[in-house]
Parts: sequence; C-alpha cells; structure tokens
Amino acid sequence: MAATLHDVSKLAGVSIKTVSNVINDYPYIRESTRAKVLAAIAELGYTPNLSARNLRIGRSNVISLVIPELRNAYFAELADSVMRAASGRGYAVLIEQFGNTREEELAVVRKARGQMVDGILYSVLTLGEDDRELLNEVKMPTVLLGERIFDGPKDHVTMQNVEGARAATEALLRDGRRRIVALGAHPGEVIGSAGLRLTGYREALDAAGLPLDDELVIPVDTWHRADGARAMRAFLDQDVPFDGVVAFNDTLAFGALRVLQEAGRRVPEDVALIGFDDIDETRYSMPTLSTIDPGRDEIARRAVDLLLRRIEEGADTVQPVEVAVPFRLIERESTGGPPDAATGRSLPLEPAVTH
Amino acid sequence: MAATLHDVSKLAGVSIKTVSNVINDYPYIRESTRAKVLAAIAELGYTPNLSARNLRIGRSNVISLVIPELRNAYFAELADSVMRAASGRGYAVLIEQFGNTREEELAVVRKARGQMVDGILYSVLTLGEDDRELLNEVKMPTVLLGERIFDGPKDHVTMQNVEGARAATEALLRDGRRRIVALGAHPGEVIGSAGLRLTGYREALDAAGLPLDDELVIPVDTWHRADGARAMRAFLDQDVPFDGVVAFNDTLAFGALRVLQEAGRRVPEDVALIGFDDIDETRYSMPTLSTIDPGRDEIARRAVDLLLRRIEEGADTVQPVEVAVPFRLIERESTGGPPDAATGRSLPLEPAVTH
DNA sequence: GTGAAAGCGCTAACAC
DNA sequence: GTGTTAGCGCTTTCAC
Repeated sequence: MAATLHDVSKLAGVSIKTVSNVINDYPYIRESTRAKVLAAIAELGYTPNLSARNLRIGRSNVISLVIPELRNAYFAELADSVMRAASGRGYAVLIEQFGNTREEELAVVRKARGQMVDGILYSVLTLGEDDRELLNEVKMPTVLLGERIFDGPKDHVTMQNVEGARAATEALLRDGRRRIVALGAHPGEVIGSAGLRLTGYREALDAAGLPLDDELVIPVDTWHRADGARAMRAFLDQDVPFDGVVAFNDTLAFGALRVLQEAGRRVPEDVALIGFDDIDETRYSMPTLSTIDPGRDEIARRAVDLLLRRIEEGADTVQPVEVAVPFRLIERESTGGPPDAATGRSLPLEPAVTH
Repeated sequence: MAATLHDVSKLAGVSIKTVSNVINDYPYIRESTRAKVLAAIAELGYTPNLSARNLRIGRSNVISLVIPELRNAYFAELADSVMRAASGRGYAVLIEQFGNTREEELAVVRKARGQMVDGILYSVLTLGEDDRELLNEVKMPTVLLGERIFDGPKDHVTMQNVEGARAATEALLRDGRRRIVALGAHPGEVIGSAGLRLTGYREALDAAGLPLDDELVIPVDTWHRADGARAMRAFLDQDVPFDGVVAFNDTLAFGALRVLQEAGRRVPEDVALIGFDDIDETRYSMPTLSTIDPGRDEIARRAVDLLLRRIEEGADTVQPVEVAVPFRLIERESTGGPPDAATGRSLPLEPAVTH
C-alpha cells in the first residue's frame, strides 16, 4: 500500500498539517522542519493521493478533449496543440475518441466522464441544432470546437469553414479553372464542416457567375485518405471533364492526388488541387499541397483559454462567447504556387510549429 | 453545486445506500424503488463524483500513455490503438507528451501523475540502462513500450527493431542495391530505436559481405519530415553515389522522398526507398512506400493487456515479462513492388485498420 | 431489500 | 509555526 500523509507525519515526527504545508509550499515553515519532512517523503517514496486531493478541493486539473479520431492527422495535431496549451497552465488532457458515427458521439457526450475532469473541449462532428437540448444537460464547463452550429448555451471556437472553402475555390478560379470538383460532400448536410465548406464552394462559383454542376460535387462517407482515393477513382471512371479539385480536407486531397497521378493527370498542369487543414504532410508532398490553414493552433489556445476561464472563474454569469479564428490561404505547388508559400523557401527546413 | 448521492436519496425518499445500489446495478432492489431513484437522478441531473468514488475504491479506471509527441503519425496511430484497446476494457487514457528531449522525458517519468491513474504505458525514447534506478522508483504498474533496453523491473512490449531494419535492408540488397543509405542515425546511440535499427542495417550488410561505408550513414536530430528533407538535401550536395535508402521511420522517408523527387531522382528506378512504421500515408503516396509494419496494433493490445493484468491482479509477484511483437516487411512501389502488397490491390480501398 | 455509519487521504478552518 | 479536526462524496460492512 502506498504511503499517506499520515505515515510521513509519523516518520517525520510532525503533524499531518505540517506535511501538507510542505507539500503545498506554504511559506512559513522552519527550514529544519521542512528538511525533516522532505527526508521522510523521500524515504517513503510518498506521492500525494490525487483522488483525495481532488475530492477535497473539488477540482482535478484535468480537462477532456472529445474528438472523432486521433488517427486523423488534423485531430492529432489539434490534440497536440491543445495539450501544449493546457499543460502550460497546469492541466492534463484526457482524450476521448468517438469515431465517425452519430451514435457513438451521442454516447460520449452523454456520459462526459463525470466529475473527474474539470471541463470538456468538444469537437462537434455530427450534432446539430436538434441536439441543443442534450448540450444543455451537460453541466460541466464546455467549449465547443468545430462548427458554428449552436447559437447556444456554450462557448464556441470555430474555424471559418465557409470563408475558407470559398477562398480555396476562388484561388482556383483566379488561376482560370472553370470545372472545379468539390470532393468530400455529405449529401443533405448543411450545418457540419462538409455542409459549410460546400456552401463556401458554391458562393465562390456564384460570385464568379458560374453555375453549380452537380456532377462535380463528389460525396464521400468519411474524410480519410481511402475515401478520397476511392471517390476520385470512381469519378475518373465517369469521364467527366474537370480541371480543379477543392478537397474538403487534406487527407482526402492526398487520397485523390495519388489516384490522379496514377491516372497520369498532372497536378497542377491538368488538375489544380487544394485541400483544407494545413497538416504537416502538405509541406513535403510531391507536389506540395495548397490548403487552407484554419488556425489550428490559435483554435486550441483560444479554446483552452475560454475553458479555463469558465473553470477558474466559475463564470456561468458570462454570456456564451463565439470566436471565429482567422484562416489563411496557403498556395503551394498543387495550384501552381511556390513549393511552400508559408516559408517562401524551396522546402521548409523546420516544422511549422509555433507555440 | 452538483447534486450528491445524499440529495438523490432525500428526493427519492430512500437511503443513500439504496441509491448507491441502483447506480452500481446491485441486483436485489424492488422495481418500484429503482424507478423512484432513477426518477430522482434524472430530475437532479445527478452524476456520481468520480473523485470520491476513486478515493473510496482506490482506482480510477484511467491509465496514462506517455509518448514523445502526438504530432508524429506513428504515435498518433499508436495512441489510437491504445485507446481502443483500453476503452474496450473500461479504461480511459490520459496522454502525456514529453517532446524529444531527455530532460522533459525524465521530468514526466518522475512525476508520473501520482495516483490519479492506475497505471502507465510508457514509450521510452531516450532513457537507457543508466536510468534503471529511476524506473525502479516508479511504484505504479508500468509497461514499457519501445526499446528492449531494460532487462529490468517492468513489463516490456517491444517491436523488433534490429530484425525489422535488417529485413528492410535485405529487401534492397535482394533487389541488387549495393550503395544503401541509412537515414536517421543518432551517433553514439546503441540502445534506442536509432541504434537498434542501425544494428539491423549493419547486420544485413555484413551478411551480404558488404562493408559499412560511414559516408552512407546519415545522422539526424529528430525523426520528423523536416529532418528527413534537410538531411537528404545535404547528402545530395555531397554527391556521394547511392542507389537505396533505408529510412528509420516513414516520416523521415517522406521528407527524403520529396527531396529526391525534387532533385530528379526516380524512386525506385534510381533510388529504392524503404521506411519503418507502416503509417497510413505509406499506402497512398506516389510512389507508395515500402516499410516495416512493426505490429503497432498488437503492441498496443499486448501492452494494455499486460498493464491491466498488473493493475487488476496486483500481480507484483509475477516476473516482468518481455514481449517482442512480430513485424512484417511490406514491399510497395518505392522498392519496385506492387502499389500495396498488403492488400494486393492497385490501391487499397479501405484503411488498414484492424481492431 | 434497505438503513446507519465508518472511513478512503486529503485540505483548510481554527486553535494554540 | 504547528497541531486538531471536520468533512469533501462515495462504497461497504453490518444490522435489521
């Protein structure tokens, strides 16, 4: 059995309170006492029981991050950013993935790890307006990441899906592309990432006076590499002419890129390609991938800030906040740009990590 | 303030024990009582305070996973696998990253999140034999992942670094390559991944009767894409002839691939390239990347099994176990193989996820 | 089947 | 500066 405060206090010949004081850096302790206590702690290999401490003080200094799946590079990089932001402020992060189904997502939100965490960062995937009730029931401090689908009861940090997708599409239009594929649609969806990005795509076409051609909107189930590859292969089989692709995330774009290259289409000469997310891989692919940087790092930082404010100030009084983080269009080789417009170098020598 | 068992029991008009019984699915409760309690729970929005429960029962059903960084696809995929294995058994996972420095690694191991987790899965990066003492001091159930560097006090699940790297090198030798670069060495290291993989490379050369040419061993700081690119560019500048590259992980390989292609070297015609890790990207790159599948998924499963056994059986009696998970050589286009030998298809349509 | 009460290890009033 | 003690919310004997 692990040593307790009590054991330490006995060994050191002081009271339990004194030991607690030493551990919690209470200032006014005689040096000799402190030394005795420290020695006893070392001898017993004592570590405080955090469950007990958490119970007592009512907090755990752990937040949870609820995401679809870590396997997806965007979420892995997001998780990394969140963890850095959180650990800088003394919080650990417990990650829960729910995969890509609505049922699992609902299940995770419903249980939401009880009180063992102080707050939740929740990256919404499929929930929509109809689920607002459910979110109301989550009493714990919660910050929503992802879509701006709730005018709702929670703080919300979002990327600019519509604007980003529009900028991506416009970049291709500017380059003279006229038959631009939208890769990654979720038919019928309006409010999720896929719906919003499709809206941005549509807006860009509208503004350019181009009609929306349904043949050019390619639906997929999920946003994995395999989906991008499969969908692009099926699309090529249909022999529909096209000269550009706006993929709704980078992973889809890479799946499609492989199939395009296999089929002998040159990127960007025959087909200009742009993704969304700015994952690390985009800077080193052949060609490097143009993309929308959604501001992942800032999203993480802002979200953690908001969440900790709710936690630490118990700020239930404050109105829910909505933050839309700015995006950046990054033009690289896949749309005829330089290898990496972000660094302006032939090929970036440092990973684009900014913390 | 959140509702407690007490509040629920008052509202339901039963004792605290009865409520507890309902929550914990204790069998013999009158249906009418159960219904009353459930109604009260719903009305109050009660959720059990896990800190209190954990304190009482002495466990949290949380394990921590200590890794260098999530940003690295190998670890993201490993974390994903670990989380699936753990959640199947009712455990959540708290991830701690320590980056790529020895100091941070030591710091994380030293604190090891106190008793708030029931056990630790620790992916060793730089610690070596000299740090055995430190690990001895970690009282909590711990399973080591990664290198087989301790004959030591902890269970250990490892990939076959030497054998895998040897198989990778032999694949190139079999293909007639004679000037094979080893990309990713850590000079002076014997016992970490880099050291072991270099040993495998050397063994393969030895067995083929080829001398080791120091010029062909390329050191890097870390194993990111940027390092692979930077190192390969510097190497090309030296004009040392070569016809194959064994990269010590896939990410390095992709960084190098980009630079090779930029320089007009054809892969695999001019240079055969093989990586290590079998991350998802390897199946969709152009060319698809040959690699060593280290058995990530099985590593995760075995490690979780071992850890939970230690936790649940309190099995300090059992001798520490060492498990070496089998690897697979996967030959794809970058060494002149088919697009994806794993599926045998032109391009895999499903992600290679097996759970 | 249900209730009363002890106690998990800690923090923080409060006394001295 | 240090000791005493109550109690955080839960589980779990042990009565009844």
